[in-house]
Amino acid sequence: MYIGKAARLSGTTIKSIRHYEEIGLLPPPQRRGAYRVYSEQSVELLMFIKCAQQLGFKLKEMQAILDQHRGQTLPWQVVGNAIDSKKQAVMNQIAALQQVHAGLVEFESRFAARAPELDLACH
Amino acid sequence: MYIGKAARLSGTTIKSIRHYEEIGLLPPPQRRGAYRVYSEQSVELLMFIKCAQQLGFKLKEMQAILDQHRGQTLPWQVVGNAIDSKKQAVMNQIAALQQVHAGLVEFESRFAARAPELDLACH
DNA sequence: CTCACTATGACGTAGCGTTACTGTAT
DNA sequence: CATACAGTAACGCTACGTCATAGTGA
Repeated sequence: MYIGKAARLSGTTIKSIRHYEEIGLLPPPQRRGAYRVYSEQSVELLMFIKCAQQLGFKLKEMQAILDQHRGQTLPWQVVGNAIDSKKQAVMNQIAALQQVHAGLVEFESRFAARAPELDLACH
Repeated sequence: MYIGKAARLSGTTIKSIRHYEEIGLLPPPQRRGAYRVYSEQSVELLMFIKCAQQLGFKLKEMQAILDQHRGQTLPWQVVGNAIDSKKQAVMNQIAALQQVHAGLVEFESRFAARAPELDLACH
């Protein structure tokens, strides 16, 4: 199939696919004439990438993991470790955002009190 | 004072200050010779920018707000509205991250079960 | 003159979206 | 031939960090 169908089936975009290839995350596919040709395996890989991405993995992280295990079956432990550290990172982000929210609430109440001189220290 | 001191006092960086000037967020300061000269007012504005930024405001958002009230005193209500919508946005981000975390947990358990064919649908 | 400080300019980052223009399969 | 689809190239976005090179103030 051509790139358009692969994009539709995988739920990504044409531009994304070409971008993955550009940065070396996706191996360059065969060509029929000038057109890139993809298999259903390619579509599965694209879905995998998309999935991991939604879970917070960056393309470079995937690249690093995949580069170390080109061709081989991906060891479950590697994936497990990656997920574990990602969970930690996400929890940290949540905590940070909760602090931001608290900051907003306090900032608002300070404004509501019409502080004559705005305290710009922001703690 | 010169840019270095302004950066230290405001807790920002030299590069940030010049960047703010470049994009028109910060008015171009006076010069003593070739060097930018800042006042303590400038430092306060810088601290305000930094503060708002930590609360999730983008530079463009600040620019839009400040452009509408150049020279005048910033109406409290404008600030209050901005903060309100930002609070909503932050809460949405938190919710999204919590879903991501749940996704990671489920993904991991699926791996732990060593699913023979990885379900790449990711729902 | 020295030496710390500053100025300008340009490239790098993440992950594509969005033109813009051209080529190809059917 | 028409036309939908694909190709490459290059800039846009966010907020600066990081050189590289050169000029300036005290």
